[in-house]
Amino acid sequence: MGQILDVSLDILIESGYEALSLREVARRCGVQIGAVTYYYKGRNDLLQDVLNMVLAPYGEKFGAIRAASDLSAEQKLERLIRLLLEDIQTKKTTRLFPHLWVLANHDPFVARAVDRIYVLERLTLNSLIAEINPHLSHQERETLAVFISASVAGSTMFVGFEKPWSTELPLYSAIACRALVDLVRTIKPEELEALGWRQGDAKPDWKTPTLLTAEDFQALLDEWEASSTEGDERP
Amino acid sequence: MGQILDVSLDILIESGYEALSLREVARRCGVQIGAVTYYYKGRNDLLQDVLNMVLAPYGEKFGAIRAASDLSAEQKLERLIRLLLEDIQTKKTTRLFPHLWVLANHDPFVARAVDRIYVLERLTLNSLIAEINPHLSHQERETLAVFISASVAGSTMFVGFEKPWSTELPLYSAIACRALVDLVRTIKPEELEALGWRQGDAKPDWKTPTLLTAEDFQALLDEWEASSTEGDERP
Amino acid sequence: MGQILDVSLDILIESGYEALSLREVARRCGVQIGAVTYYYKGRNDLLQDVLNMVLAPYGEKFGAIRAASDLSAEQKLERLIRLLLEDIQTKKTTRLFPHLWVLANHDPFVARAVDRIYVLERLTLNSLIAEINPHLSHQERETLAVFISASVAGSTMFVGFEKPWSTELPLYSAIACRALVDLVRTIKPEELEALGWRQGDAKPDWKTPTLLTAEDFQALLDEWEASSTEGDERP
Amino acid sequence: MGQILDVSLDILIESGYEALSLREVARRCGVQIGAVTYYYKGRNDLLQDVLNMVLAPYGEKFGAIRAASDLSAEQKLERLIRLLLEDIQTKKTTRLFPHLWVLANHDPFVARAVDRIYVLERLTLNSLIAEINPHLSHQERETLAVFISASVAGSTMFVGFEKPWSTELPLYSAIACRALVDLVRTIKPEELEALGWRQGDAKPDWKTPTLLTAEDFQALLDEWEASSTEGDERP
DNA sequence: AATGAATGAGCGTTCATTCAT
DNA sequence: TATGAATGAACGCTCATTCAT
Repeated sequence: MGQILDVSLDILIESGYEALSLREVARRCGVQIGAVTYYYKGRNDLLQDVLNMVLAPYGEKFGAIRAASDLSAEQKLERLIRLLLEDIQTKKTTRLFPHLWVLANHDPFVARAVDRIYVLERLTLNSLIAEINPHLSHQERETLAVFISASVAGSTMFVGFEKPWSTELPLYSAIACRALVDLVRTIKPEELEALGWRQGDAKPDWKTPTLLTAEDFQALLDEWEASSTEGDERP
Repeated sequence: MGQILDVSLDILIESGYEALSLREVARRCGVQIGAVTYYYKGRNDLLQDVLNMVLAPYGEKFGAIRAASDLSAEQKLERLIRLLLEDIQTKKTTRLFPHLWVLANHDPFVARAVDRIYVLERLTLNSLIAEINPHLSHQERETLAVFISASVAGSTMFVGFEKPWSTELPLYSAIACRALVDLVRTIKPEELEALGWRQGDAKPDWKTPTLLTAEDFQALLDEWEASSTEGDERP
Repeated sequence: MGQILDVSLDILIESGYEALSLREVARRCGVQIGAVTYYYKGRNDLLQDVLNMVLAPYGEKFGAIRAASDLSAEQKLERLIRLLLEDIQTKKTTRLFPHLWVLANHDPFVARAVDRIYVLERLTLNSLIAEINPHLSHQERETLAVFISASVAGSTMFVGFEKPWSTELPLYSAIACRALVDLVRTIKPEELEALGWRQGDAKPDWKTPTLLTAEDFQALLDEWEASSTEGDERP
Repeated sequence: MGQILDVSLDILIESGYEALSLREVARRCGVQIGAVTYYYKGRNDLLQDVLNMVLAPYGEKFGAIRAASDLSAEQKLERLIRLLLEDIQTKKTTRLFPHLWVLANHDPFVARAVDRIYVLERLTLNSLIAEINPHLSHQERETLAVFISASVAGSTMFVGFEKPWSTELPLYSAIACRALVDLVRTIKPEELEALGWRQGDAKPDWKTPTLLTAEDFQALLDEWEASSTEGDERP
């Protein structure tokens, strides 16, 4: 039953991963434990399905941003940042993602599932960055994207749901946008050198670091480009 | 025994909070479980002491930065950011902090202990920001500090220990410094308005959001100012 | 389905009786568990059918030996012993029969099913013994037959499939034949007395010990004699 | 507690290995399950200790036979056979050993523990055989010993506790002794050739087949020889 | 200060069994 | 004939906790 996943997610959000047990799920669903194991043979199976359910929408969100063709790249970037910051204020995101970061440290499946989402996020950011600041190398764009991702993700603990700074979101996101959009727009490769980055390392054969297998990564990239082109064809 | 705390920390780092049990600690210490319960009546007691042990050094680190009087405020800021980014690359920090963020969602003690550290971090940042950009209001400086904290914290999941981007730290921290130091230096109150922040909210009676009690917060602040002045008096 | 029995037998052989569950059978058959319970309401039902399937051929084997009319009784006996020793070297027999001996200790159905086979084996042995050594009483012949049966059965644990002594089968069966055929040929009732057996106990009304009911035993005996006579009549 | 082992053995004997569960042991001991797991961390640990407890006495029994210096080798052999046949009539042996044979098929620990006993049994038999019939090669003596072991072990299913033939033990053991002692006394290497055993295979470098590691086997052998010599020194 | 013993609960997992479809 | 769903019990195991010594 779909109820199982909903209940499981609720447990994760409200009480954390430690509290997610097949028995607790059964209890809350009002069924016997056998009914839960019938659908999910173990706690891990359950977690994987919950994860898939919870992470799936993010891919679509990023696609929507990309498709918003009435906006400039800069506007899209700002919009994406604001959208992400709003998302981390939801209870679900505030509670769930830190869990995923922890689990990713010990469970390769979770690590890859989470990485997959961040790869998609960076693909989106990357395309915007390339448009805004065409002088940057692939490596520089990717690393900028990681920094943006990290800044947003890290905000979870400070402006997330019921966090002390959550009421300061307006000012906070103004600052974040100012910092990040400005960064993308104004940064020049030469500056990075001056700040301790050695130019020679920006090799053309540089590969995007990821936990995904080369095949999975390529598949994700292909899929993304396919839907991206599809969006570009409209005008 | 001090060994108990060391072992507990090791378990936390290597195997996660789920694996932290009194039995496991006893096992690794080579003592009976009764010996552990003698010192810590429960897992929570144990965690609190581990936390104290692990978070204590951070306060001192921030003090050291502040005391480095041969540097300009800007240099100090950059140095602090680089120092923090290096710290998140240690196994201990990469593994531990996400756990703390999770636990903070469900355990008020952890929440406050962690908040305490971030308050100290922001006090340090705040004093540097005030020096670099004196036009900012208290509220704006604090929120900037939160953004810097968040950016660094969020980096854990991407450039932390054994994370895919960890080898890209040089470029990454160059970008982070460029973004954050520049932000602090160049941001003007008017921009925040233009970016959607309503001027009227920067009230003079604005209070720093924190999970600490007013007393604890004030104590922390007093203590910090005392040691801060002490540092200033030297030259 | 016949597949169910084959799969069940395979589980018994490969993983033992403990591993034989309706679910495991269903799993390996690629059907739902309901499909298995439709045919066999429980593990015991299943076991009984498997037993029948597996024990049936033995009756026929014994018949074949009996019918080999070109051999002397002594040769037949040796041949039977060698045949049985070869059989215990098969994986099926090595793995299955010890299980049956165990189950026979707790399950009367298994006990009788197994006993039925050994009764047939002894009937065969008995007829050969009577021919080789006509001076023996019925009781003595039967007990000799049991000893032969036991010697062969006991060999399972030593020269059975993948047992340490399995490669020594040639020497081993030479010894077994030498011991058992010689025993049958040369033993004299008087010796048994001298060795501690009291003459008086060889009563004419002595009944073959068996787990079978009197009717079942008589039916088996009748059936055997029918086919035996049938075989004798041919020449 | 020792009670745990006694109760476990009782369960094994009365209800079989399947019925041996930590919970059942706890139930019969009148304690909580935690008390059982305190002493034995798992079902397997428990089984191993039970095995050790149950198999230990056999080594001593064989030593006693060897030490009975008032008997001739032939008498000792007969006495050993009778002793073993009496042992298989006990409930413990009748019920337990078939279990061990089964478990040995799937559990290497059990396989070795059981093999250890049979190695000791064969060492004892071997020394008697060597004395009775000095013309036999090492390999022939060993294989004879295996045959004797197998004959006795196989008797379990027929003359064991509550088995149909158990009341026939007097005649049965008379036959067994006649067969086995005579075999040992009268067999000649040439016969084995005639019966299909190729002389050339009795190589001087032939190694006793066993599941034990070479070290364990050697240790067992050394220990046995030490205690054997000790017995010989008396006269 | 630490041990050894035991309690009692919870967990994941597996299973036989039932039953409507 | 067979499936799909669910029950309810048992099992091995791990654990926090307690307590007398």
